[in-house]
Amino acid sequence: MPEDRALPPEVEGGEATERMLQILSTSARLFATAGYEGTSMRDIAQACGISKSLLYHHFADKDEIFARITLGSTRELVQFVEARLPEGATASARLRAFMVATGEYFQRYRWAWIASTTAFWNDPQQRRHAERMLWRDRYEGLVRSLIQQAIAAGEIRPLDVPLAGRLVLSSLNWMHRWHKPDQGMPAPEVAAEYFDMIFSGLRADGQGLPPGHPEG
Amino acid sequence: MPEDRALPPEVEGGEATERMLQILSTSARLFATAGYEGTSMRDIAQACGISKSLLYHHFADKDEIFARITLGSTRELVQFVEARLPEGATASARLRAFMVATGEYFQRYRWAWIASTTAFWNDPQQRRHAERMLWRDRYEGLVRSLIQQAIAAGEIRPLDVPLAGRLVLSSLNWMHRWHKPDQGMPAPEVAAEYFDMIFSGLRADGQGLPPGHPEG
DNA sequence: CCCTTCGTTGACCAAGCGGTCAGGGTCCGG
DNA sequence: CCGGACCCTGACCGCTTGGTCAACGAAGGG
Repeated sequence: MPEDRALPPEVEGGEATERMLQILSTSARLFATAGYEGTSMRDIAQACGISKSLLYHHFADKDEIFARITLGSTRELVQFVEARLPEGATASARLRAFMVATGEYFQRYRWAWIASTTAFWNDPQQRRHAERMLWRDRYEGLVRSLIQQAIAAGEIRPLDVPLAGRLVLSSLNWMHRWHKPDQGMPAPEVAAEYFDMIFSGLRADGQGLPPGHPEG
Repeated sequence: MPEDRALPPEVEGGEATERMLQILSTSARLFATAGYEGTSMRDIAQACGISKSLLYHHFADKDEIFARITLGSTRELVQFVEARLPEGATASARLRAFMVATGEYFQRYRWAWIASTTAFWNDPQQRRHAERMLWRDRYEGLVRSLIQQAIAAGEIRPLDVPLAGRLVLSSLNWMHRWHKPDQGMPAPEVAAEYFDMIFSGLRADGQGLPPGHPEG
């Protein structure tokens, strides 16, 4: 399968054998398509072409596999996006870069992304997933701070910052429900279009769309 | 439980006894919180205070319960929203009404809504769910036609209509991941705020926000 | 009075689940 | 040649799953 290695480079603890990476990337695809409960350890083993016991040799249990994927993928997302924010640019240009980078990440690590965004948001205690929530919060905090900076700089009108942040994230998080990988507009372009729409608005009299189209 | 009767009035075929409604509304809550695979027939029976066998007396199998909820809820959504579009108004005012009505529907029939939007989008053959897809398409077609009308009327600038429609729907469909029923802004108000942001844009120089605030 | 209908139940089934375990290879350092 | 370390496997366990079935009790019409 071509897209089996659709996993971010780091997958937590650092050490990960080739076999473990294969298990993780295969599991990511299965979790993304059938959900956590809908994916059995037998499914994973069969898709990997190995015995079920081997899964338990490399991982403690089903939840550890899932947590490795979602935690690793969420942490990587934040670092991926943060590394792509142009430092000298305006706040709105950085917000645009935030959205485009998220689109790139979605395009590259599709299955892990879907598994992560599909995973339960409001978790039962589970210390394993608490760390993922922290990275999610940091990600959401980042988009809010960019909006706040843009307001302070007079680039964005004063408004409900958390709600505006949710609008931005909603557009990106919902992409996996309709976007096909090798069909239509590439995800980063979709993200850029979304930015233009959200930033400039749909309204006709809003004098065009100045901020995008440097095509970053 | 107070919110158990959180089901749209019609649930398909028309005839539905009180017990069937109880089963459907209870199942909707369980499906919404634990997912389809994560909800067992025993869970449903116990939550209803009845025996598992009785479920099979009223419904053929698990999938029929699920399909009744998601199909009924999706069909009701479309009819609910269509009934709330002001006929004489401008296209953008109708788009705003579309979003606010969706927020109202989400607020009223929370569990059925979540179960429906969480359900698989791209279905394996399953004729049972094909009808739901039709209503979903009609719903998405409605928002696209409103945007198209607004463009034709010069209220919205020319742009990628399907993408703009997806932006609108993304904001609404993602609400259930963060919105708490009795906490913060009511869902219809959130939808109205979203409309203002999307229609007028976040940009500071876009001369304020004329279209909302008749608070329809 | 009986007979049918209908809501209801507990016992039961095969299959699948997550997880365990004893052990078989294979390679490498001593 | 031995002994550990590491991958890897098939058989197995207790439990839960979706679904079936025979039967029971109350209601209601003839």
